Amino acid sequence: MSKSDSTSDWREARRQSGREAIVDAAWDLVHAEGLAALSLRDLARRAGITTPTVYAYFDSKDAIYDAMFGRAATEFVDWVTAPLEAREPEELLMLRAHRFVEFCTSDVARYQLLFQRTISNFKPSAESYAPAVRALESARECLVLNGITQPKYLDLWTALLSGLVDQQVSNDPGGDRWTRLIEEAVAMFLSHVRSMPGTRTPRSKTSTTRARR
Amino acid sequence: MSKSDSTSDWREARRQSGREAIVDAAWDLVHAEGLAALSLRDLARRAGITTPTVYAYFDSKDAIYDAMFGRAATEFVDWVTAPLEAREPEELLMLRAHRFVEFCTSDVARYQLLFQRTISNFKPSAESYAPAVRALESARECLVLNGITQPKYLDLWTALLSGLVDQQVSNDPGGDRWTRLIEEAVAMFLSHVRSMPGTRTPRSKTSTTRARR
DNA sequence: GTCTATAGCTGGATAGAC
DNA sequence: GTCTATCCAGCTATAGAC
Repeated sequence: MSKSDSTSDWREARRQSGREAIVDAAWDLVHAEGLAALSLRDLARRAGITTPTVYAYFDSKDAIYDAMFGRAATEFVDWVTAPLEAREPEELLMLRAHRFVEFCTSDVARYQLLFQRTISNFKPSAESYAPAVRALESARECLVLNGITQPKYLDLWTALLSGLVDQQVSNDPGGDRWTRLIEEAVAMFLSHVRSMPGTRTPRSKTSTTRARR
Repeated sequence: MSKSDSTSDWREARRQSGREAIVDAAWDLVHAEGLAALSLRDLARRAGITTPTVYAYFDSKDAIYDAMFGRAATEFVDWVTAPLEAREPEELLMLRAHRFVEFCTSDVARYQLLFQRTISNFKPSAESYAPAVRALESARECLVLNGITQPKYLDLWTALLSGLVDQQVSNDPGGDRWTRLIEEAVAMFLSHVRSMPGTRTPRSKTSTTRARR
């Protein structure tokens, strides 16, 4: 917004804002027409420019998808890691589950781009993907807070939540037939994991340093 | 194979076999190139005919997708309801979970067409969809055998399994990072549901007729 | 950076002869 | 039913003037 910092001049800043404007238009279009219906013609028209101008900012259509992915991934990590007033770890986990499902179901196109492989041959770049990795790491930490440290339970956790989301958006879009099961699903998960050996009881500092074996 | 039965003449049988040959070719192509890459040109070439001939058998491309969906749905219900030697209900449920996941992960394109909404505006016809409904009903009955009658637990069940499948094909295609969690996931599900009130213990005929309330 | 114009391709679907 | 030939629409991407 203000004067750019010393590392980049105003040219680069302007170019960035141009890119952002195009990504804005791309998301508008995708929300209206669906993820696969994005075309450079329509995109340019919505952005108030022409198709060749798009190529002044992006090398290809996939580069646009990549920028869209990067924004979505940033929104994702910001959304699920936004601060929560400190509570018990269990409530924290529950709130994060709600946030995840809310994030996914509130924008199905974004969910598809971010979590499903619905676009032909598109693969996000490492830079665009990085925020998503941070979000997963944050989920892992939240499980650790609950005394859950085994990697397989992180996998089970993601499967459980993405299963609810997937069924919801596939079979009851706009409804709550599956999202209303979140609380019970999380309770099921927690009580199962806690019933297994090798799980520290949450916030208990009584045990020793928990060596690997 | 033999003489057709009295209700339809040989013309119709021949037309049917023509359709089947085209659907064969369509699945071949989709397995090789992906679901979205199906084009009528390539399809015709693989089937050994020309594009206009395809229209002698199908009204549109969507009609082809519909026939593909119908075959996939039939394979699905045949696969998951294939007879199992009689065992305890719990083992039956476990075997069916394995079958479901095996079915989905063994052919991702088929899984996408059948369970995800990856094709633009395609909606299966009621006829093509019917077998999938039968399969769901069969899953419901299998849960009932385990004393699980509440509809929400059928939803939780499908979410759990489809979540494992979804994560598996999205994040570890060809691997077993999520599929190896099936047994534990099913155990988690069963012990949770059984811990809740309103669940009959399996195969117990001791309780009365179980009125709705 | 932005435009006009257009290349080059692929797609679904159809006309009409045989 | 099957073909040849073709239409028409849509797409990504580029050339070249300004």
